[in-house]
Parts: sequence; structure tokens; C-alpha cells
Amino acid sequence: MSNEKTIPLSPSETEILRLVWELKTASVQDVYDRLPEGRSIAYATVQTLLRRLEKKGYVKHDVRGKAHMFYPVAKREDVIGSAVGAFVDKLFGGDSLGLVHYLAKHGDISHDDIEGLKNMIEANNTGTAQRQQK
Amino acid sequence: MSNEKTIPLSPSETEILRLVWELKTASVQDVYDRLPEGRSIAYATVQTLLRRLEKKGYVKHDVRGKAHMFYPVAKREDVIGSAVGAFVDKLFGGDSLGLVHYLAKHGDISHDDIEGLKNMIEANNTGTAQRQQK
DNA sequence: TGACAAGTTGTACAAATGTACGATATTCTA
DNA sequence: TAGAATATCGTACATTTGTACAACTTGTCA
Repeated sequence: MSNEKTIPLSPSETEILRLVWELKTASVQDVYDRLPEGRSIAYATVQTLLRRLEKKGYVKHDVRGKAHMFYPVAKREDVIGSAVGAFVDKLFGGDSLGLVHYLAKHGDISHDDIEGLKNMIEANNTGTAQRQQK
Repeated sequence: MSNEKTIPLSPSETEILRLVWELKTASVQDVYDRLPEGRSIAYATVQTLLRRLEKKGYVKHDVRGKAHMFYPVAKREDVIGSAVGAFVDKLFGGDSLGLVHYLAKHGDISHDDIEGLKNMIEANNTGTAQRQQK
């Protein structure tokens, strides 16, 4: 099954990679500017993180003028997949429903959201509900 | 607002803490035995992790015979809360719905699960849907 | 064309993390 | 009660992570 020797991403790297996905293509400065409120790390730190992401193969860069323009090279879905998987394993022993449960109970998901999800599942997975057994 | 200076848990610590919750009270050996298939770390490693958890204040222990019996001291809900929070921040920029979305799309949640959740939300949050804005 | 501004590179470094050995202490058990 | 079995304790140590400075390079504009 999924065999790709996934090189692990640290939390901070994940955070930066997310911004790269969001921006599609971004210079260090771009990413730096998009850091969420209150997240204060130096420009140089963002740079290091991008370098590491590149070394790990998650992004690449072109040179544009004197700056490096980074862009994602890993599929978002895949990365999210392993991140969520690992997270659920550690915290919920692999039971993703436990996670959703928590989310629902804490008002992170509204009734309306649920409706939307239901439709999505319907559309996605028409008829037979195929539950992944891990 | 939640102010508790939460001492961060490493992934491995989280994993062990989960087992302690599960077992309610457990010796190193107990935890060691409950490690999921394929997760092979030494007894001594589990021990170290428990020691660190204790130092961080997440568990305590009594002495029973020659062994230490560990038990959780932190509320599961709270720990899960910050863990999920941090995770969602890094990977989804704080949008928990994005996470649920992912889960739904990948067959981790079935249609039936959704029904159950709907009821839960209904019960939990009768009437006004109070969405937490972070 | 020369100085400046914006970038990158090399490098550093403390702390956290994952992992675990060897020595010591403590309980059973024959 | 001595040895076996079982635990803990002290300690270690390579990596990874988070963070960032200082030096060097390269476009750019006056």
C-alpha cells in the first residue's frame, strides 16, 4: 500500500508549506508577509524552512530576478493525508471518527456544515459507503 | 480565554499519554504491551516517555509493589483541544472545517457517521448554532 | 558605473525529541 | 536467604527542530 518513504515534515515546515500552497508561487518575502498574526519569526527563519522544504523535496524554486520563487511539488492531498494519518494515530489510536467527534462536540462544526458534508459524501461515494479500514 | 501555559507534548509523548488514558492506570509494562502493532520501541523508551510526561505534569504515579503505576492527571479534552488546535492551525490555517472536509472526502467518515454527528450536535447545541470563532 | 537594497548562503547553536544502555534496587521464589 | 526476575534511575547521545546572524552576491537606479 502507500509505500512512498515519506520524509517527515516538522510542524513549522508544514506551516510554511501550507502558505506556499496558498500562494501557489512565492518568494521568501511573500511567505513571510503571509504569516498569520502573532506568528513572529525572522525572514531568515522562513528562508531556512523553505530551504529545508526544498531539500526534503516538497517544493522547488525558480530564480526570478535575484529572488527565488518557490512552488509546491508535493501534492497537497498526499501531504495532508499522511499528516492527518499520523496525527490521528497518535492522538486517537487511528480512529478518525474520534477526531470528528471532538470537532463536532466543540462547536467547530455546525449543523449546516454537516449538511454540506452529507452531500459531499453522497456525491463522492454514491451508494455504497466504503469505509477505509486501516 | 484559555490561558494555561500548556507545556507542549511531543508526538511520542502524546501517543503514550493516549494509552494511559485508555488504561486509566498503567505500569510501564502495561503501556508497553498496549503499543500498537508494528510500533517497536524498547521498554526503556516507554519508561522515559512516561517519566517525561510526569515531569511535564500530564501524569502522576503511585508505587505498587516495585512498579510505578501511572495515571493521567491532565484532562483528555483539554489536551486534545490544544493538540487539535495546533494541528489545524499548521495544516489548515485554523480552518477546522477543512480538516473535516478532508476526512469526509477520504472515506474516513461514512454517511452513517454523519447522521450520528448530526444528532450529537443537535443534542449538544440545541437550537442556536454557536460557532466558535477563533 | 558605482553604491544601495534586497536576496541568498554558509553556518551556528540551544533545546527538544527519539531512543535506549548499564547500574542499581526491590520483590518473589525455591 | 540467596538468586532470579523485574523495575527504576541515571545518563547518554545522535538527530531534528526552531531560530537566526553575518557575510557575500546580484540586480537596480541615479
